[in-house]
Amino acid sequence: MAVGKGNVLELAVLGSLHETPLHGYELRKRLNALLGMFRAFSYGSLYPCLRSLLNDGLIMEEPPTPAESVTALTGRRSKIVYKLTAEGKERLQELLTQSGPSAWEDESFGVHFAFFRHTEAEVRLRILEGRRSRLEERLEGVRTALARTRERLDSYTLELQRHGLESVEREVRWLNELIATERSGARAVPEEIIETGDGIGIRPPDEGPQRTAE
Amino acid sequence: MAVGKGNVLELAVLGSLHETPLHGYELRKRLNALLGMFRAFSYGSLYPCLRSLLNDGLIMEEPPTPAESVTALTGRRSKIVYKLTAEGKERLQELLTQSGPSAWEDESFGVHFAFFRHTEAEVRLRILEGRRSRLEERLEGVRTALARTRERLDSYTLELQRHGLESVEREVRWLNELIATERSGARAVPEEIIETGDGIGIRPPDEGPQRTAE
DNA sequence: GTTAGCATGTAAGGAGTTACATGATTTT
DNA sequence: AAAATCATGTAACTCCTTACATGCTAAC
Repeated sequence: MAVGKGNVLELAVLGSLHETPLHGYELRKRLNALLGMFRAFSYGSLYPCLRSLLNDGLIMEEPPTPAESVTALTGRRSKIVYKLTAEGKERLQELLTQSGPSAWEDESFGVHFAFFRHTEAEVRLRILEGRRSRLEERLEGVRTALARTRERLDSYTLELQRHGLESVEREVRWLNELIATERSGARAVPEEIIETGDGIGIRPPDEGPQRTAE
Repeated sequence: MAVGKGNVLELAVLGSLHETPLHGYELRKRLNALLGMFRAFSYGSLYPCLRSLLNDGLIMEEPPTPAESVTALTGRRSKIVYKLTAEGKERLQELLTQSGPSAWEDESFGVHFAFFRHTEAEVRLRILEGRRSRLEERLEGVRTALARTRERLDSYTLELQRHGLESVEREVRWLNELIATERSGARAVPEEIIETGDGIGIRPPDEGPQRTAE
């Protein structure tokens, strides 16, 4: 398997292609628009990833539209549009069902969250809670380590600590809101499974997180 | 050179050892207390780094104290305390003088900031401003990409965007405050160079950033 | 007609992690 | 005397980046 199981890119690509077929160049722009605040992918990782997904039969080339075919007669076509195969849709579902550390660590959480629309309510909740515990552990660790520190710190170090703590605390509060919304939503409307025939058969109980507090 | 130039760990290790000699295990705990909100290092990267710094003559083993020597008679000593060499101090200064992308990218900014106490005022300012532009570019890129997006996004994606934008905007505001403080501080007391004889001879004009606004 | 941006790809390598292996020291 | 945690180290591997190489296509 050329693409390892922990691969964030794989999920990002499959998730994006599930929405609509795309070629590599545009796919990258999409991903960097979607996740640009958290991470950015380069072509050097994207194209090899597409290739290995193709080899594994998870994606396939979409035949060019008539308009594109005209230029295609010259020889090699300049755009290669990929779409998910049935296997790819299965694989995507599999990835979206995972709710371990691979879903809530820094590098992966954003990507998993970005495709929450296609994720089961139960899994969403586990991921959100997992991420929250992860961050709380981090707060705990740094706080106790800091408490054990004898020497007084310089003001730059203090400022860095303060800013770091504040950022993480903010994310925890954000997660708390999301979790509350998830739970109330899940209680109000029990999950309903719709057979759409496209391999992603679960419709979330509501349109997603409606922000309850500001 | 076993440790590449872009190595964040090298700076983190040299910076920590400049404060006080340490052995690997404790060094890691220190670093993870100092930077735990941003990143964490594992032993698998720390020990090889120490080894290569040792090979390069940037650090050296500190002879054990009499108390430690007692147990050392049994054979191999269980703690290896490292301290900076003269070359190591030079190298640290060199690293602290760099103010390119390698200082203000996500992975490295925190580490550089953590040792701002030992960094020249001018370099501090360039790093803070570089980071700010970096984040502003990111905001710009995501915002325009989002503006070009035709389809309406689901609420999870929107929420992710909102949270991401807010976090980055917060960091920009934080940087603005720090930059303002740096500038006023630098204006008030022109930099004074103190010969301390330990290789780090520059004392910042004040104790660092005194938070001016909340 | 030439610059800028679109589009695809590869080779080499960097910066780390995980998992393992081992033994010393302290606590209970 | 068992368990925890302190302490050091290595091999294999992952995931991604940088730098390069190439050609197409639209705009000015």
